[in-house]
Amino acid sequence: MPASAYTRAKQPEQVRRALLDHAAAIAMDHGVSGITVQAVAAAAGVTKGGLFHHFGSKQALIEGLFADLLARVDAEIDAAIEADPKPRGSFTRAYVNAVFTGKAFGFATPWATLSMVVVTDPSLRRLWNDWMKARLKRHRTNDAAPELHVVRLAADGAWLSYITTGQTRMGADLRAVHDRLIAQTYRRG
Amino acid sequence: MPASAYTRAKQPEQVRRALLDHAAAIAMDHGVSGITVQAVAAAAGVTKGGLFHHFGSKQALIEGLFADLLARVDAEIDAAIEADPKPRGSFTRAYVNAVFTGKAFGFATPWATLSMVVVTDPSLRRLWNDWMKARLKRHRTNDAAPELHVVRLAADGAWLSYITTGQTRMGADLRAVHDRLIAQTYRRG
DNA sequence: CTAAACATACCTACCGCGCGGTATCTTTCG
DNA sequence: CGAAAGATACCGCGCGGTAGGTATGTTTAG
Repeated sequence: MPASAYTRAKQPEQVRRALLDHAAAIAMDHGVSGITVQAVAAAAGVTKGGLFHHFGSKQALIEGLFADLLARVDAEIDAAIEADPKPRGSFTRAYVNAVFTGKAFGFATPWATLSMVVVTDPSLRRLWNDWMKARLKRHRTNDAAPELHVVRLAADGAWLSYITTGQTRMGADLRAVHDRLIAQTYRRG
Repeated sequence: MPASAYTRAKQPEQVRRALLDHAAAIAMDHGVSGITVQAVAAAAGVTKGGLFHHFGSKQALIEGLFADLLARVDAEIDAAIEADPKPRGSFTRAYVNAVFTGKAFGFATPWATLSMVVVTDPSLRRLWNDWMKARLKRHRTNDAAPELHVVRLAADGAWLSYITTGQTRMGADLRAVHDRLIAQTYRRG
């Protein structure tokens, strides 16, 4: 509630975080279309004016949300690659794992539903594509093989399937697909 | 323009078709969000009232649009299966081809952009999922193998990738993926 | 055969609402 | 005292949807 609380201690960083987090929560509960400026501000205990102080437009809010998500994915994937003994296909494996069981992205995380907007929103698509492009360039020595490309595409397809079926838990079949894809990153051809 | 033409010959079927077709065209030009009741009605040379006569709600219009699309895909896939000499994986091949080069669905068709809404809209997701489920049940003897499942997922991923990159033509890499996936339906394992 | 009776197809005009966004004021922090 | 942080009030717009009217078709009773 936007109580008449001018008295509250001013912690802009926390408010910004709260806005982002609650926006994500709303997207998870009421769908992506539920992300309205009013609702987000209210959920974060701030008025619309306050929100617009941090994000100049709704678009900026959404982009901030997505950038935040991308940063987490980035860190997660970096860590996974570093822990992987086999260099070949390490990025692809990290990516597949991130999609299936990742904390940032994976199924059964609120973010999975959220990242649906990336399909819709053009500017978000750009962010995502740029990220992927940069990643591929960075790992071109280990993950440029076409069979690995197919594996990544299949992971995307699984993600899409999971989202569209609206499941809340990962079924046995999806787990099987996961294992199969990981295995496929080890054998070439 | 909705000229004051009460006098026009009444051809409900044609009007219905026009509404559907123009809705698709609008989605292709101005994005899915461009599908507004006003715009569609105007483009079809009909007023909003006229549109609401044929479709009880905007939702009904969208669903009609999608059902129409599904019907075409259905026919296309049936034809492809019938023409396929090898029974094993025939549905998967037909599906992959439909996604990549199909007239109803494929890249470079207006419909590709349109079908983006299936990701967003819950009721449309149901229609799609039911269709796929029925298809899988129907071809379970020939297309139930997990490796074929992965192939279909990869096709979905390629579709998603194509959509999100917003390309207008199919690149050489996508063609390579296409060939690879088709080839993969022939060898088991 | 015809005209009443009904149904279908479509139009004009209107509405409420919720949205994103702005302008301006107050409070607190450095 | 600024300037940043946040509150309050307000606005215009475009959207989906409704109400009620008017033509055109189709059926049926006499």
